[in-house]
Amino acid sequence: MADPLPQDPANRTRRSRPFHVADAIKDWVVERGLQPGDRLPGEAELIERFGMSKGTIREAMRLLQAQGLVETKTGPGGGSFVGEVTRERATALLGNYFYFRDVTIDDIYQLRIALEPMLAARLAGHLSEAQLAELEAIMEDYARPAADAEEERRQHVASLRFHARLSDFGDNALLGFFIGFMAQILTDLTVYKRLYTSPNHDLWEKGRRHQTDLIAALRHGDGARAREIMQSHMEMARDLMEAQQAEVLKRFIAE
Amino acid sequence: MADPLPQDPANRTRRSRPFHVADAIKDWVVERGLQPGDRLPGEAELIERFGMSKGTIREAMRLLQAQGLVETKTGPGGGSFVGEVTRERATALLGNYFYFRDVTIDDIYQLRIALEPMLAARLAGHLSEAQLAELEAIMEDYARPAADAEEERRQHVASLRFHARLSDFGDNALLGFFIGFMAQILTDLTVYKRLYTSPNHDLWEKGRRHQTDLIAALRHGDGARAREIMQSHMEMARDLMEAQQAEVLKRFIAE
DNA sequence: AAAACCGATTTGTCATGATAAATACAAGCG
DNA sequence: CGCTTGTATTTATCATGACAAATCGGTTTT
Repeated sequence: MADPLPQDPANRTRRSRPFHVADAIKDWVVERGLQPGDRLPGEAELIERFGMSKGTIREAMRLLQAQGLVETKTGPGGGSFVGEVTRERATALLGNYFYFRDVTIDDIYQLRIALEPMLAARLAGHLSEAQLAELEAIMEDYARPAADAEEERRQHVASLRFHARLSDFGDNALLGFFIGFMAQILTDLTVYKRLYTSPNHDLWEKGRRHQTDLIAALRHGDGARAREIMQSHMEMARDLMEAQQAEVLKRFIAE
Repeated sequence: MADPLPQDPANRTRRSRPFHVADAIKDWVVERGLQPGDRLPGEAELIERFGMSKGTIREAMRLLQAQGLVETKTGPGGGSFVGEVTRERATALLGNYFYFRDVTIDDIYQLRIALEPMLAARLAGHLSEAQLAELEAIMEDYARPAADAEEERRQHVASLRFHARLSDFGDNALLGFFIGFMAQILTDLTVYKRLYTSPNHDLWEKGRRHQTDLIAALRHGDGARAREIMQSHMEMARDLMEAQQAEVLKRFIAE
């Protein structure tokens, strides 16, 4: 009676049971080297293995689901499975962190200016023709100058997809994620305080030429030139955002 | 009785109820501009407001807890509260994403070499004497050369804390997080395949002089010099890690 | 042979109640 | 008077069990 749940003497049993179970399952996945798609024990089995109630086990699974580490399916052949954390989910979860913090457009561009040229230089000469074609296909979405502010916004999102896609092509997962994350913020959480009724034709043309030149440099394996072009492109983008008085919204990124 | 909860006809009720509730609470936080520490409705009230059972509501809260968006406390005055997502939690959640992906030491240093010198340059002349003193205090942990491999490892972790702390001092939250995240990976998930019985005395001295010189440059507001030093420091660190054949482990980052 | 149906299986939801933890506040003690 | 110590109360936490929804495989019907 004195000891309800001794377990470990020096243990911080502070964290509640669902957290404890979630950690145990995480460890289990690491130990056995489970891969995405692999089966996890079913609800009933976990209840027995941990000697806890259904509710507790289910709450533990929800904790893991929120992190994207497990997925569950109903029906025969259903159950819990190891889930690969998607880029989208990781982006949303990291976005939560910045929700209460102030991230400015300037903060983002400081990083983009440092990272994107580096990526471009590294990618030069290492892209397949299919990948280059995909980039060119994205550019079709803004092949014509925007007619109004709404279309300009749409084109801007498309051009961000250009950068997000480019970031996927590299072999540096860390760099790719960081760049993609910033593109996502700019796509989802940015609002322009000053909208021009007539979009800037010069800047559209200049930005587009940057990207065509960039693709050419990437195709010919000219890393130095790719870096140079991307640098100019980023600086121009920053100036444009500044002119439009773009701001980062306080919202959560949807998955 | 016939209609338990029609809600929206064209609604994607695919996602289960706890997810739905979690999203609703997120929206609620955004709409009302709630800040960390602010009260959320208690369990009982949520049960009534959403017309759902206790278990469903609790699972929803677990989803939010896993993201670090809410905290719950028992007792009088307890309940659910908006929680600030801590850097530690965001780091752990993002770490999950990279669990199944290959991140190499080289990937990390490519980024560190690009970002840390930039941070150093920006920080020059903008640090308080207290902040500079804190950095100097951290350096005390490796004021003497390591006697064995174990102590060298400990010193390495301490020197990473130097960089993590430095990243907090900037006003760019994005940059600060990225740098801190990489420091965390190097601290928690790195193992050295080749350990020298006698630690390299020259490198220890060189690294230490880098940091003292860096602090001097920061104090005197010499941004160009700070960048230069940090660049050398990072390149040296990369070479050292390479010589030790450091590798990133497949583990989850503990909170 | 295609479509509709059925039944087994597994998670998802609901309802209720007992238990444990944390706090506020008052009473007791030095 | 200040400090500790109970104790009541509020709240989340844990447990149990029944029922609903989804899904898959095989079977029957058309």
